[in-house]
Amino acid sequence: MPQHQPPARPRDSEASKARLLKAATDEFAARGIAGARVDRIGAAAEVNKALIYTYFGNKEQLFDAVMDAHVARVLDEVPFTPEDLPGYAGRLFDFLLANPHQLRLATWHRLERSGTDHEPQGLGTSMRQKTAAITQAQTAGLLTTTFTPEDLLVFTLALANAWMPTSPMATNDQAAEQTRQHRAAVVEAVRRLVAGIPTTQAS
Amino acid sequence: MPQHQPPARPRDSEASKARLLKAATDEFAARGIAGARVDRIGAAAEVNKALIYTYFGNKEQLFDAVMDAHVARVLDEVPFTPEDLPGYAGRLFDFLLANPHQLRLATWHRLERSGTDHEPQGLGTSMRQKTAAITQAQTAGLLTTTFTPEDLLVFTLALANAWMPTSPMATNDQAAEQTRQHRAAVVEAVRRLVAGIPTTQAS
DNA sequence: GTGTGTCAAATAAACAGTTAGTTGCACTAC
DNA sequence: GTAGTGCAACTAACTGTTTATTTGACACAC
Repeated sequence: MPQHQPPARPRDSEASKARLLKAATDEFAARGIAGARVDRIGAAAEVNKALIYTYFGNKEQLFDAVMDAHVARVLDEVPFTPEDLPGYAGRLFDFLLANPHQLRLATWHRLERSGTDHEPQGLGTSMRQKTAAITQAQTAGLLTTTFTPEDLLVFTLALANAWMPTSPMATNDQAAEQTRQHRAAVVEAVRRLVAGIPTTQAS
Repeated sequence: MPQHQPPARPRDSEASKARLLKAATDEFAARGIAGARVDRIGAAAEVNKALIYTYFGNKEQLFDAVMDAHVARVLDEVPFTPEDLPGYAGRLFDFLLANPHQLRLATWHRLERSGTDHEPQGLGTSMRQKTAAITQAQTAGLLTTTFTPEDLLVFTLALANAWMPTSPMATNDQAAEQTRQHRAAVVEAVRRLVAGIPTTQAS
């Protein structure tokens, strides 16, 4: 006859799901899908392992849920401005710096989950919207036509990521100053990418 | 009483090591350290699993050996030209395209092995040499001083990677044409980064 | 025979996923 | 109010499999 602990917490499936997502985010960001341990996620969330399967299905689907949430957050919190790509790069830089899990999760996804059918919700749509917006800005003469919209988007994202640490950094004054300089360099780099619309080169 | 096969292959530990490295490269590139299976590597190399431990120690050390070999290959095959960073980016692009495992291996390393003490042999030295060479080119007036040497190196590498597929691509004519255009865009992007020294262009 | 390369088999731990059952709680009937 | 009911939230223990790593014996070259 199994003994049960008195429940310290009131029953609340939504709160449990939220705690699971948080714990899963940490675990997946640190170790990826193959390296993540379902037991550890359950323990960290203080939730019984079996609930992971009732709420999310399996390990992969839990990862997908984590990805969906995080993709939604970037898209929501970093507004896209096709006529100001340097500014966009700067804001993306800031966001990734403030949310160190994001880049690692995205990278794990590329390595472990690309080639499967599942793509984070809203990502494809958002990419299409962004390239369309760039095309429009180019047509309006607000943006260089030296590059295709896809090139501009891909390069801007690449440059915003370029200086991002994959493992968490120290947070002293010297590091903060370095970070500020890296940010400035990224913005300047994108400025140079998009520079030279008006007169110098005719299209 | 164990049955033994007649030895189909002559004994050659060097050849076995080489086959193991090849098989390990494929396995690690596809699945990373946590996802890799020692059994699969042994089977693919047609080498008994136990030899992996004799020759390389354990799974992680085998991965490190794979990384060392691949880092050495990039450094060897892609000459660095600080006064012609666009050309370097182009050559790196070509190399990564011809060696699709490289980028994935490097990415797995960043995710799963950074923060440990092991760094691929020669990588730190090579980075230091490259930034020093950039500094020299800047002092000689051959290269923009808008960016620090570190910025220039990091951005060039980021742009060369930007269009690289993480999963293997189809190889039809249309894709080849797209690849050519991507390469040109990458080179042009780096050109814009380094542009704007006093005279128009030095040869 | 000695040493080195090779192998099948063994081992012990770790793993994702399941099951059968318990508990808290809102609601209803009285 | 309180006894009864249904159900969702939760749990401990377990299952069968997979895993990295080790072992001890075999075979061939010298």
